[in-house]
Amino acid sequence: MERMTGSSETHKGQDVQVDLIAVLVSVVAGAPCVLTIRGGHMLPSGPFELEHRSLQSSLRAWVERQTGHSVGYIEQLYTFADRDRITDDRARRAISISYLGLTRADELKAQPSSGWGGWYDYFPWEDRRNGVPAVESDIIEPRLRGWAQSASGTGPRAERWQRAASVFGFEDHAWNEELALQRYELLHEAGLVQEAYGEAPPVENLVPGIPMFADHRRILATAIARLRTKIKYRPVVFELMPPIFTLLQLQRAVEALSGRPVHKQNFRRLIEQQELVEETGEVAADTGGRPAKLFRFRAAVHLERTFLGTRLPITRS
Amino acid sequence: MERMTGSSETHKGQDVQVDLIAVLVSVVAGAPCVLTIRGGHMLPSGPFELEHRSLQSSLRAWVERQTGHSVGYIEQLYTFADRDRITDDRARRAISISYLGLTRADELKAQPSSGWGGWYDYFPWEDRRNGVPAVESDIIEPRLRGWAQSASGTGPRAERWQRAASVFGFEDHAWNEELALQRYELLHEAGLVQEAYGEAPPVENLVPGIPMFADHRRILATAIARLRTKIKYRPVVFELMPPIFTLLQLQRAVEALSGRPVHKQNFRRLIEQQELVEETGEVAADTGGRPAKLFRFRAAVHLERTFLGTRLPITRS
DNA sequence: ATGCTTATGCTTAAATTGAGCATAAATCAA
DNA sequence: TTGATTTATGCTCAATTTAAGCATAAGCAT
Repeated sequence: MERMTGSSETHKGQDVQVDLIAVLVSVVAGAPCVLTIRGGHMLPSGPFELEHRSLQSSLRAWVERQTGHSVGYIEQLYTFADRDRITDDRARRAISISYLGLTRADELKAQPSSGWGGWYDYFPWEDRRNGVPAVESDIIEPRLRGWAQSASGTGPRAERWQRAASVFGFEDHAWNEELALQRYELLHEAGLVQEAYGEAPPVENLVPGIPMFADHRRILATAIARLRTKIKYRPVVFELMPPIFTLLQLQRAVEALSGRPVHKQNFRRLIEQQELVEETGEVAADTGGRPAKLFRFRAAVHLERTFLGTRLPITRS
Repeated sequence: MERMTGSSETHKGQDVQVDLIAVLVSVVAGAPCVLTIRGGHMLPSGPFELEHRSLQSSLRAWVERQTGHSVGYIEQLYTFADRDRITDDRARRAISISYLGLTRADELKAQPSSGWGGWYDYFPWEDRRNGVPAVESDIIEPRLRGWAQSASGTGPRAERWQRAASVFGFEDHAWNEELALQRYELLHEAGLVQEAYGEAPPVENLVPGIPMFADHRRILATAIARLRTKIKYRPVVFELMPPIFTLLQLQRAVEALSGRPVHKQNFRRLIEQQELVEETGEVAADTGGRPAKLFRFRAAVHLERTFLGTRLPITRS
């Protein structure tokens, strides 16, 4: 197999548009948020600036210019180049490179026509902090059951229902918060979100949740899933926290992102044994009950931590 | 924040070259391999074909045309667009989208000038199946110590050594096979791999391991790390196995990828309790000892499995 | 003081994981 | 044929990790 240049002409430059799409996440008052434009229906995006050294630096510069502050953590999500991808001028082929960025909410200088949208306004079924939300049992489950039933043939029917049960945790399946993308994709496939339709979306029979432009809600789901995975083996939550915080505040941020309730005592044990934080010596007075010790992120941890994270029966020695 | 089009002209098409780079992995006779060209010094790559519906399908078509067989599993790795990225004609800016693909070795029709390169020929230090390889204690550790020492200032010296110890598992740090990329990057930064140099690389003082063109070895390290992570929570190994296999063969494949020895009895317990496989009823005669039962991958598992994988103190109920 | 709220230390039970013993069932060398 | 060797497989055990919850501490409001 030689270098796979079909013919040398195809290797010439192509008239493509390269866009960056940012999923900028922060936690505002215990609610996980994403930066949006156009009334909450679009993710901010912009052209890739060739003068920059790298994609990362281009994105960083652009975000900093717009938000007035630096982004703590940036991670590439996915590159899309589908032919049917909707571009602004709908003429040219577009390549979109999406990024996840974490920032502290208080540090954002608000810009006109942009704002923080709550994750769970877009994905109400993803918030299980207070148990299974009504939308799931009342709407999603019956609709998905109907969708499964509407398949032709016993096999396909069972397969659809099996898939739904598996990603939404119906029947004896466990809920897995990391499957946010799969859940959105399933709802899309089942025609239960507005983005599944073109010109005239049905007003009825859709599942609650704010729709977004093109595939932006799908990209947001990707970001949520990625962050929910990441948070478990890398101390990224700290990028969303103020410099000084209580353990409960930290817990609330984790719960906000993961969409699940956390056992307070065990959470604190985990955090402490990982030595991620250190006491400042001060206490927070305004907690409503006994004052909580204040903590800060340990500086040493910032330099790349090595983590555990094996699920293989590894030989010890 | 409006849609971030600096000016409308920058939004016009740009003369960029979009390439796909494939890391095609298989396991040949217990050895994890990657498909290479140019005598093992390059990863196969080719231009993105605009006529395809998506990046994924473009890559799939191209790989199938070249290898004569389908790729079981494809996953996007990373998109590079650094200015200093070396392109074939070195004139134009290139965007490279790299992919990881898994395939069964026996199904590849060999092509001229291409072949399977063993992972560990490129990364000898990543193979710990038989304990810590000599190259680590004899060469890597002393060289990294030297590199750390050569920093100016006590702080930077300690920091460098700390980083080295952490990713390579020196001193009381545990070896983490998922840090393959970080290890390669550290060696690069320390000037211990040929790719760290331009025209005249030093012949001496490099760490063993075959160098590759441009950043291809870095991309390969990314793929290895990704696969080592993935294998723990998604049953991707099966894409590399023949339809029928023994548990030891499966174990050997996992060991090959993870670079670590696995406890046989516990491995079998894990596999069985996850219900990933089912007995065929047959036994393999040629195992050299007692015949082993033959297994196949359970079909039901192919449809998206939901997994466990939490490391948060989740509330049960 | 009394009761409410949040914080924090500590115990217990269950589940998971790393190791290894013991036996089974084949091949091979004498 | 026999015993050594090799791989397969069932099962136990102990250490560790994880989920839950009890109990006490220390603020505030009344």
